[in-house]
Amino acid sequence: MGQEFAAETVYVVDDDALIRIALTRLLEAEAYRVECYADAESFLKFHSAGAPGCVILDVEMPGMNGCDVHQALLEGDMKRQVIFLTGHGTIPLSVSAIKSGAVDFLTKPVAADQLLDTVQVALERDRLSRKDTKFRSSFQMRLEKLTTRECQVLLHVMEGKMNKQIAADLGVTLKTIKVHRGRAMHKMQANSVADLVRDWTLFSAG
Amino acid sequence: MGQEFAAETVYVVDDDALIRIALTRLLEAEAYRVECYADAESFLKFHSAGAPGCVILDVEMPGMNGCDVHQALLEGDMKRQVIFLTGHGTIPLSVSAIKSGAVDFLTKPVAADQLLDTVQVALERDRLSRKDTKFRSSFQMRLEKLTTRECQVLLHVMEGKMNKQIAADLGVTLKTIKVHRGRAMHKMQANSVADLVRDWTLFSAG
DNA sequence: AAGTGTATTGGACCAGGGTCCAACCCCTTA
DNA sequence: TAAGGGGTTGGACCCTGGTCCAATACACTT
Repeated sequence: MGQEFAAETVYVVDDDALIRIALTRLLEAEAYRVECYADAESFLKFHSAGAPGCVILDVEMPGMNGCDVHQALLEGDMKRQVIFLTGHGTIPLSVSAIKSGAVDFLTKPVAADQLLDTVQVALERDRLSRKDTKFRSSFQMRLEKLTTRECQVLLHVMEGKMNKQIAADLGVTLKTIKVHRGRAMHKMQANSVADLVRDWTLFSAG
Repeated sequence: MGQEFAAETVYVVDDDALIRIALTRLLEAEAYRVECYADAESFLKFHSAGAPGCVILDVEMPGMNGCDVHQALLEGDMKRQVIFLTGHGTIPLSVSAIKSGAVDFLTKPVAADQLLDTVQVALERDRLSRKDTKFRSSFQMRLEKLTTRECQVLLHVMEGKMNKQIAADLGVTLKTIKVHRGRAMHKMQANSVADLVRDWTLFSAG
């Protein structure tokens, strides 16, 4: 089996074969890997959700339309960056799409340059999103290894409290806090309070 | 002079007097404070940019149009939340507006409920934005009080380095670092490394 | 030339943090 | 009942951090 080395794929979902062919030519000329689907259902079913890339989505299609697909993608684990392409869109539809996180909402006929620019933006957002997801799940996994007590202690550490204060708040002795704190920091793979607070803050804020 | 106690104001900018009257009635019935302007220029000139609230902006107006106003507002210090209201908008226009941070892009005629909901969202976003701006400028002011050396030291503290390492990196003695670090923490009004890292991270990430 | 602010260094002292040792209690599971 | 894990405690030791004291050197301004 051929192995694709993190090649970024542009998925094209459109019921119009001419559009699929035109987009494929345009995108492959730019050295993108292209994968076409003629309807929403088979795209959702067969495309590899975890692969890096983005999707160009027609709005008007028989069966599921583009907006339905977007909603379905949003409910999944991996965020798939979406570019809408439509012949008969409306303003409320486009506004709703962008508010839901679509990269752009383009109207046919679309200029080649504009489409390619948008694809670049989408792929860049996909990279950032992937990085963020990776950090987030990594942090979550470390967090879940903590016992209740260790988590309580770290929450106090996050607030800048001293071991003495934490001990008083939790009603245990100083030595106990030191042990929990040490074990918790180790589990979180944090070499310093700064590391812990930075990661925790980014995790909570994002 | 009457003092308005942080009353939230809904600014209405539309060249159609009938629309201004209708919106004023609708919004005042919900106990909002309303301020009307017949053209973009006088709105930008005379409305109090720092006051809490949001603006309902007509797109098609003689002189500056609504999108121009949005751009002008974005370049100012205070972010003013914008709701677009248009009779003849286009999809690219609406997409560009939302991508630039507009709360919504509504089309005339608009349902009263929808408008009021949108105003609520805009005011909530205004509150959050104000809170963020306040935090950000406060942090910036504290940051600017630091000397070059103190800032260098804090950057190393942010990375979780020990005083010993910082001293080696900067080519000075341990004692010197301790002095700078203490003074810098005091200037930043940070009672602990946790406070410092949390604020600094939020400042950088936002 | 005097004054101010910044950067630097020294010593000394105390408080706090981290980690090694070992031990006990309680609860759940095998 | 026995084993294991989590929570707890104690002591000892060393490193680190924070702050008090005081002092020197340099650059810029008045």
